Amino acid sequence: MKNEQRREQTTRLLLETAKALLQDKSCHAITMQDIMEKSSLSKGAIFHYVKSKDELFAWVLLDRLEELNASFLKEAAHAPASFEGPMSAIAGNLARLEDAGDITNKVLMYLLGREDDPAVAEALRQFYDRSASLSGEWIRKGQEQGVIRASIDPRKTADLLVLLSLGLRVRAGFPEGGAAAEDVSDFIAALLKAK
Amino acid sequence: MKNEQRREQTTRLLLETAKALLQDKSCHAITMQDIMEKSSLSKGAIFHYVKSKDELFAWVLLDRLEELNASFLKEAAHAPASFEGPMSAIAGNLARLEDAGDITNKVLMYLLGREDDPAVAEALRQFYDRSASLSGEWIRKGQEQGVIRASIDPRKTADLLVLLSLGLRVRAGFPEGGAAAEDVSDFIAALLKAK
Amino acid sequence: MKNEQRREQTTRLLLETAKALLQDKSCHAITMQDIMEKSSLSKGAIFHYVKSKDELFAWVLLDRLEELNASFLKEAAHAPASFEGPMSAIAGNLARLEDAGDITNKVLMYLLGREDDPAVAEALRQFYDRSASLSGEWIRKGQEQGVIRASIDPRKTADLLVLLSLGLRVRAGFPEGGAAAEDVSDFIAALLKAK
Amino acid sequence: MKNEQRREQTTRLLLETAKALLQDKSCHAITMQDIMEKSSLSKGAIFHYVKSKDELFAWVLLDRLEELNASFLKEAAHAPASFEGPMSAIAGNLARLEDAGDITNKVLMYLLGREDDPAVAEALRQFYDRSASLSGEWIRKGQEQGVIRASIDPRKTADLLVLLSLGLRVRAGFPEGGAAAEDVSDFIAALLKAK
DNA sequence: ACCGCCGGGACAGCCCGTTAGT
DNA sequence: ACTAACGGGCTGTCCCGGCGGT
Repeated sequence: MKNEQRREQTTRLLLETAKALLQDKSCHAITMQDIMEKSSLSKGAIFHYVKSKDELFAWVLLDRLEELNASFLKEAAHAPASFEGPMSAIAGNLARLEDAGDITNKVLMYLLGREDDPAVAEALRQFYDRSASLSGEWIRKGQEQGVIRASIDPRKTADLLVLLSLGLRVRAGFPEGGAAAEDVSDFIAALLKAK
Repeated sequence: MKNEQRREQTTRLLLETAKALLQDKSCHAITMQDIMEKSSLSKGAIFHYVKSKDELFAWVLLDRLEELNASFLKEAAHAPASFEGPMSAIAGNLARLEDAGDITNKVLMYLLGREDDPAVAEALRQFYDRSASLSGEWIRKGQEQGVIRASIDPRKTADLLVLLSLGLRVRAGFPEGGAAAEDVSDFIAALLKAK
Repeated sequence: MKNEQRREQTTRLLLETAKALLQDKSCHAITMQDIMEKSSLSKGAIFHYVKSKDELFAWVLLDRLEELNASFLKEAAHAPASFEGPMSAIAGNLARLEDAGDITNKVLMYLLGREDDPAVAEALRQFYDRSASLSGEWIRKGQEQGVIRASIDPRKTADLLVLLSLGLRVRAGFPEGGAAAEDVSDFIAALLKAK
Repeated sequence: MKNEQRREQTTRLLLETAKALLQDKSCHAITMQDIMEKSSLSKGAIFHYVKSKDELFAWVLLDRLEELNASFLKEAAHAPASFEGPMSAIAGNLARLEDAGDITNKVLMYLLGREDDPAVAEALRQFYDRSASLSGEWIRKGQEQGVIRASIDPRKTADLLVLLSLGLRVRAGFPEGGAAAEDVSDFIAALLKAK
């Protein structure tokens, strides 16, 4: 019992340390040394939990995804049955996607260059799948409430949405990237709006 | 005079070496050692031309972009004034974007995680701008020929296209990523088609 | 009572695991991880029985020595009173000494580089003493039967024999080591043969 | 010119550092850190010259062999044509073989456990070959001078001598190993002595 | 008594980039 | 223009100690 607690606690500590460090450093700039110091854990201890630094970052990615999922579920629970409900949620998320400083983006960009590591590839796959199913969920809900056009295929449109969000995330990293997300947001609205 | 030639030649050699290595290795897996051996250049010589390994990869990215540009111009030159002309070109390109093995994708993914390096950031900016202006060009041409709806804003739509292509490139890296590019291609066709 | 059995059993398991691993890996290449996996024992469990990895290897060495001893005793028991009896036994053993893959050799070479560890030193001492007394036994037996020259000093000659066998073991490890063991075997025969 | 000098100098420095450290530490106890500190060279610099720590030790082994070779040649040059000349040289060497503290022995024992590394294997092979040809040389010289029995095969006997010396070296490492080398020395004398 | 998991820290070697030299 | 010496940061592996549970 005690062991399990300890494990959970250390795991948490590691995750939080990584997140904290990501606030003011890029993935590459973060070294094991940093993690060791910030977490007061030894290298051996850290590698006991995680197979590589990349895996730790993968943890962060997946953790953020769960957070996103949770926030969606909460919003969905007491969202009014108006188009603006989901739409504003989408808009809010898109805005967040544009934030280059957002650690999810940082980590995602970092991991994209590391797909050769199977563990990373697996994490990315999960990330994609989860995002897609989340979008699909969203759309289906909108259709049930009649605020999203019934004629569109939820599956395909979800893919499209994820594609766009990936694009936005990537572009966010670019120094002075293109038009604002609002245009995209408008475009999506036009695409989805019932009637 | 001779020197300039030699410079040009070595530069070329370096670029081709990098491309060749990228055919069967990921960016991270490629080491200076590899480059040195393949090019028969010493470390000093390489760093005489390039400030860092990343800069070499940035060269590759930009070089590929020029290739793409050239191929577009050529196609555009003797494309018949039908919608299928540009559209099939787009489709072809999209298909290529989906190829995870494509070295442009490899390099892009790698560099995305390295935006903190200013040189990399600059290269990425150029890549984005060039892609966007290319897409804009395309659309405007289509509108002139009357095969693309005149009512859309070329600028905004180009941004959207680039966004989608970025998304596709990213997704290409994912092990078992979503729907095929054809759906996206269809979607774009629907978006652009005149009448 | 049950405990003793279990202890014995686990001890055995550990020993056999080490031997098995030694069949296709060098001592250095064998890691605790390997031992853990192969034996399905946890690290703690292993270190409960053995103070270090080296000690485990020392076990193997001593175990092999006992096997050798046993086989000698058995052969000696019903060997005919001819010179060829002991001599062919010697020849057989020498041949075995030359087998670089023989795990006794592997382990011995490994431990030789680890003499600074007292436990290792002790094991090596035991190995040497046992070998020497074994050889002495052999010679004395031969002298009793009149097949080995009586004039030689059993003690000194035993030392010489062990020296030679050590040399053979060492040389076995060398990629393309010198003459065959037969010459040595002949030489020993000439040295020992009565009359 | 300057570079070659530097290379030579650093190489030398590395070798001497290793030897010095070997005076009071075992091979395993010597760490890269030690070498770095003692030589005031950085890790990178060291690995520029040597592929691994083991290779450095291999250098030491081969260097000692050359020293031995040189001392043999010198002795041989103005040795009187008496049996005692070569024999006392042999005796001297055998005594040295018995010195467990002798760094050649230390290194040899260490490397024996590392034969899986090809570079080490190569060094050991060289060591063996050189020793054998040296012994052969010795014997042939003795035969020419008529102080060593002409009937023995120089090649085979050299092998035997090397075998014995290897045995002695190994036994030297053992805490309280067998009889003194003198017996062996006597034995060899009896074996070789003309008439 | 036996076993297992958390944790520690030393270590080797890799790798990029810089600088002195040709 | 090109070479080779050199610097040193960094990762991940590995052996092992020690506490907690069974």
